[in-house]
Amino acid sequence: MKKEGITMKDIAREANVSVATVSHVINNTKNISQATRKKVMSITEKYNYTPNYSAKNLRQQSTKTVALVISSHPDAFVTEMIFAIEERAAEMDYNLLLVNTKEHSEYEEKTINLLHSNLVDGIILSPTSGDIQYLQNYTKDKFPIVMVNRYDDSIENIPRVTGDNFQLGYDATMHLLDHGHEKIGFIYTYPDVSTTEDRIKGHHEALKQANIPFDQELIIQGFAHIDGGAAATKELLMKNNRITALFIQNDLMTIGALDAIKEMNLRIPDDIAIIGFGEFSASHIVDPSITTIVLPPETIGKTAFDILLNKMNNPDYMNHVELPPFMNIRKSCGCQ
Amino acid sequence: MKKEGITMKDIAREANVSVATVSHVINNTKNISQATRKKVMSITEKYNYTPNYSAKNLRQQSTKTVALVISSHPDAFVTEMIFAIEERAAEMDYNLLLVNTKEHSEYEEKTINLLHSNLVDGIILSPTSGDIQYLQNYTKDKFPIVMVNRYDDSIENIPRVTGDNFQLGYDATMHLLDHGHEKIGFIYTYPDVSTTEDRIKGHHEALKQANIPFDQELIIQGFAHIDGGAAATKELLMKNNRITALFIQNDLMTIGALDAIKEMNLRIPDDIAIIGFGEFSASHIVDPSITTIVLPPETIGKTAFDILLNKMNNPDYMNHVELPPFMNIRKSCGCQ
DNA sequence: CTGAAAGCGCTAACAG
DNA sequence: CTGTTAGCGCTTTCAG
Repeated sequence: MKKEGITMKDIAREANVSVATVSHVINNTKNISQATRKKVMSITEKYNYTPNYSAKNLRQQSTKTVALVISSHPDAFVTEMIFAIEERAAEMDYNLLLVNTKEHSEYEEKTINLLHSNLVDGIILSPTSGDIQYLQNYTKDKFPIVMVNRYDDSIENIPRVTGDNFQLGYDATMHLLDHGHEKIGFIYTYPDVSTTEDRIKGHHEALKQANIPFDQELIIQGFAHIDGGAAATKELLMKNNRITALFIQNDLMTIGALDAIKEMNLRIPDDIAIIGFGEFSASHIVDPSITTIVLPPETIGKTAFDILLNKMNNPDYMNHVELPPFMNIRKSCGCQ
Repeated sequence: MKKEGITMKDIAREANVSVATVSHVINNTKNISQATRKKVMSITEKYNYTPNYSAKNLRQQSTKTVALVISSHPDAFVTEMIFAIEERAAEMDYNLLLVNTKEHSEYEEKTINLLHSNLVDGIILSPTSGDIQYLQNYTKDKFPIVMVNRYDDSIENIPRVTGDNFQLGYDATMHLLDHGHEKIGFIYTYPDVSTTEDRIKGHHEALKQANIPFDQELIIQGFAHIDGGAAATKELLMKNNRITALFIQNDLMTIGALDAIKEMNLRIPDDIAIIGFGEFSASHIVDPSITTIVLPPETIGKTAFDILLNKMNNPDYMNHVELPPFMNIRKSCGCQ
């Protein structure tokens, strides 16, 4: 579809000045006499002129927009992060393009490739679990990319902001251990992503310090949705009826777990204790209320944008920030 | 920041052909001999060429991107809708720009104005409660806008997709009436938006049919967040201790209401029955489970995009679609 | 089948 | 203080 917008040329003609002058008054980029300034302004207002951004972007080799590429249907944590990024971008006068790759790494690559080259000035990426070596193509061009939440150490020159997921896995496990639980089920979302792996490492470390051998049977995938969480919980509890606690890596799976536990007529925390990752709005009103270990999605989001901004201004900018986890202790873990 | 991308000119030079030819092979827009096509392709691949979209967009007067402008921090319903729109846009090869106006109507106007004129080809708008007469500027230019969720009848030539909120208000109220409730508290998010107003009209109609006078005291604002819902609930129940049921217009406020009710030591549904608008993932696991009346966010989102697509192709396209509500009957309303 | 050239709307260096 | 001009990278008509 063609858009018949009014252009600087039109305004220049009507005001009897050159387009250069029009450009200068609109962008406040040079001293222009009050008289002509007024004349031009009144005409732009009369026609409700807005600049053609394609032209402007082409000329300036920049679009003032960044893309946020997330990898999965967002849970509460990711949703908060998205809107924090949107807010920060708006504050800084950037537009935000939103893309969901739904864990398809080929689509992710295609997307990044599309976004690259003057569609956006930079990308905030929460990568899929697939191979992301292709990113080297962009980093060697110094195209500004920052990773958020998940990361991949093998890609160089990409700053990132994540949670300290090792510590998170450690803390949550320790908390359960402190309550005397020795057989702890661990339900993760997807394998081969840093969030999962680091939490597992922290989990191991805590077990090791408590001299409890790690049992591969106790760890299972839940696919980040309610049904997956329910299924994983059932499978875990059927196969290993001595499990006394569950550490669950996302809010939707936690809800699924609660379903399954109710269905199995088990009591929380007496029969089975629970710690979930990620706050969700109902954590405190379900009975018993759910103890969660969280990371600050707003801080992560805003920081990611700020880092990207730095990276866009200085292609060699590097920074890895890792935010500490925090526990909301409620009742599902056996604390009062 | 300057991006030193490779351009068609570079490729043309290296392949000893004209840029026109390069353009034609890349876009498959004319018959080109196998030989030159291969030559060109190999060079584009070698350099991982991607077109400069600013230039392309400028030339074609279109950007293949649309904007989604929402008005408030998203609850579960809006989040689902957003991702449905994103999905549909991706399917149709459009990019999606996301903007949150946070109920500031001046910012909304500024945003629409910015988006207009070659930043995006069209807009899906969930307007704030403020005056949106300014939209006339764009509709008379035939700039493609569709309203989603909320609408304003006074703006012409804007298609929309919404829920049938009159019916929703009617059905929920009727359901409560059927359970013998006569004093029903109504907690809304924001006034002066169609969703609120239509639901109130449906609520009135149901009361009228049951010969129950409408009491202005029973209706109160909850601001679409948890704390607001809790405060509204307390105020309502303090002032009108004969209220026996609550009809709450968003999931976060419902959670706040549950907080307040627990704090007041009231039992659901015996002391106070509840119907909430909008499904949230924990509706079924809180105790008692929450009866909700819902609208289909995915359908609304996808339909909005499809309508926008039609509108972009044909500026005179008009269509108002109104999706029916649906009840998830659980226990908080007194049904078994 | 291929190329030359114009032009989308804007910015910015330079000249006057 | 204002205007001329070149050119960003691409598409598309027209000619060859």
